[in-house]
Amino acid sequence: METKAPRITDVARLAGVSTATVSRALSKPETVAESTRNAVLMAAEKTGYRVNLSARNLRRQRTGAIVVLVPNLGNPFFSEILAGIETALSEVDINMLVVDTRQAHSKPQLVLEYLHATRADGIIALDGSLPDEILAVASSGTGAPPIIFACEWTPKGMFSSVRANNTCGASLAICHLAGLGHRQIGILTGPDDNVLSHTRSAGAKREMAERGLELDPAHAFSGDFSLESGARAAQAWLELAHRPSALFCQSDQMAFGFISELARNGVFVPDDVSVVGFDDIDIARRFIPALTTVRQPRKELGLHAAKMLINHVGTSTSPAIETTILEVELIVRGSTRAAGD
Amino acid sequence: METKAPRITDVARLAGVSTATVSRALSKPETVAESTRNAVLMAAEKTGYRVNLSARNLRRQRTGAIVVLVPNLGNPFFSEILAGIETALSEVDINMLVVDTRQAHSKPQLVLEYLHATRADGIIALDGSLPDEILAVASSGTGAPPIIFACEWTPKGMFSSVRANNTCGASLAICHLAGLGHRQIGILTGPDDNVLSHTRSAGAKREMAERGLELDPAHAFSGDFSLESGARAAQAWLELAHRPSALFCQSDQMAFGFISELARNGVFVPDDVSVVGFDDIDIARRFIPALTTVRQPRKELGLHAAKMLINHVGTSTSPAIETTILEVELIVRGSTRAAGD
DNA sequence: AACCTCTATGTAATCGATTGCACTGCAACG
DNA sequence: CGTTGCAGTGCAATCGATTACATAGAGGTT
Repeated sequence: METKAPRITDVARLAGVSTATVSRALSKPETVAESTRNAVLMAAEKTGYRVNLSARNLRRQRTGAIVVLVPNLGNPFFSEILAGIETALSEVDINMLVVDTRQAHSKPQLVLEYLHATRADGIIALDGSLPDEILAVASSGTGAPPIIFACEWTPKGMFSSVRANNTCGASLAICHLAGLGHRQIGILTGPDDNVLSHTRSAGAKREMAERGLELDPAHAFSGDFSLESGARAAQAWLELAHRPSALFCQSDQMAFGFISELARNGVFVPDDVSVVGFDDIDIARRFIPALTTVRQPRKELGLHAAKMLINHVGTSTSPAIETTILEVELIVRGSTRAAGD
Repeated sequence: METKAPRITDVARLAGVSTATVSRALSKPETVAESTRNAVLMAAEKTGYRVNLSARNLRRQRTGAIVVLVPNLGNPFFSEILAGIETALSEVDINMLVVDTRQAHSKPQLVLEYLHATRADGIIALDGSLPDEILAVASSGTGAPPIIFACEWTPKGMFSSVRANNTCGASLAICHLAGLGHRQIGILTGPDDNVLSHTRSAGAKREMAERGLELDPAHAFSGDFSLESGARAAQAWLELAHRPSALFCQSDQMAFGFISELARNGVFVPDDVSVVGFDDIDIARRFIPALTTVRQPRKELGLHAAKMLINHVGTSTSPAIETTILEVELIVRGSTRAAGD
């Protein structure tokens, strides 16, 4: 029953031409005569021919796939980025391999597997905190496929990247709060070793400094971008003798955790505290209160990264390092209000 | 500078053996003498050899990858399932290709590309509403790789699947509300053509019937699992002359949209209405109010589907159709309370 | 008519690893 | 001592498509 999949020779025989012609008719149609081309297409149709990608890739010395390194697949923040990447890739017939890097630090070997040209034609890393040994291989240029960082990046600046304007986003958040009259503004940061944390903190502090505000060390909370770390910050916040009137959370998820935990303890946003988030994930506009936040163009980040990578893959010479920064936007909603009643 | 990637012959030469031996030493270590094996391993190490997957796959007649068809990558509900799949696959060295099927209905050709053995060794479909022409190809058994539905499934029952006990979940939701004294219970369903919608509706209705409750057609709202469709349902709900005191939402996202839009109009959950969701996505426990919902074991769904698929891939004979149903759990939180004050 | 150009096609090498089959040599057995 | 068995290894075919190079033939030029 199970008949063998048709090969290119089957099509060639049926069309009465050589395999070379079939191959050309399918991948470089303009190089064969129209009549021949039609015959080939009909034969391909009739046999139900599909090119064997392993064979093609072997011959063409490529894999037809790029891998995306995701820090945590369970985090909804990344899904839109993936969607953007997928959109760009599907146009050029490249597959998207998704790999979760949660284990990268404990088992770098596992991720290293992907850093070889035999695995993927390119890499998009959404994770800026890859272990050094992985980065070393990636930048060595020996057999490692081109790599582009999206969203996060490495401080060393050895790789191309696409990012949102995090500094500006942090400024916008502080501007907004300061504009509402808040003078005691707290910050809830991401992981200490994360480049986004640093950039956003620096942006926020600079903006505060320019306005003559100061960040009280007691008002700097440290989280890890997750819901629960936001809730933990809320507990710390509740214990403060002297509470700030506003908080800049470096991710929406932390903002939700924070607001939620406060509410559980009878403290409400925005009446008692104003909160600004970062990312503008889908639920932000439907949270209660709707979250004022800095929107990152997530889909565009993915699209752009994929397009850059596609260009890199095309050129054999290792291309210059380029950095693209996409603009962010402050979305004012219900979680912030004027200070002091 | 750019030296060629080492091939198996390079390793063979360095180790002083044939390529056959190298190949065996690496993939079936027990078949070569220990001394030879060590020599090969050292040579492989020294040359930095990586097997060329295209070549291996061509020869072995497989692709080393499975594709996951996701209805909507932007929806956070799917991310944990993907994480589960990835976990299972990484153990057996199979890659995960992720494809968004949002365009499947307009361009089935695009998805059909993946339904050939040359693309993937197997398929996990998270989308139960694939176009018929795709299902036809998938079930034809001719050259199409094995396919397993996870979470959603096709009513025709021609494919293996892993699902949550949706009927039971709906029952639990209704039980809970009825137990709190609610007699007028509304339902917000998913898309009309979706198997989850039907199953959950049927389960809910059966449970209501057993308790002598009836579903007023005016209290049946129809959505599409998204936040915004929940908000639209809220608007419809607000216009009702006679409002039910509780609502069973077939997804958490819809519940959030519903609750949020009500709040915007001065109607509050759970004081004015009780709401039960379905899925228990991460944010559910941090929403305000925290959402009472039916938990689906999302990660396990993914894990299980991947394991089933791995088994199917192993056996050449097309295996029997099997259905695994994972149990759900009602998580009672703050969005429900006793009826009538 | 001789020569050149250019298009369309075919021939066959090639990509790199796997594996069926054949072979070698050593150990065990009668 | 002659067989037999078996573990270990090598030889070479094979997976299926691509493409450099060769070639045939049409059409144009002098």
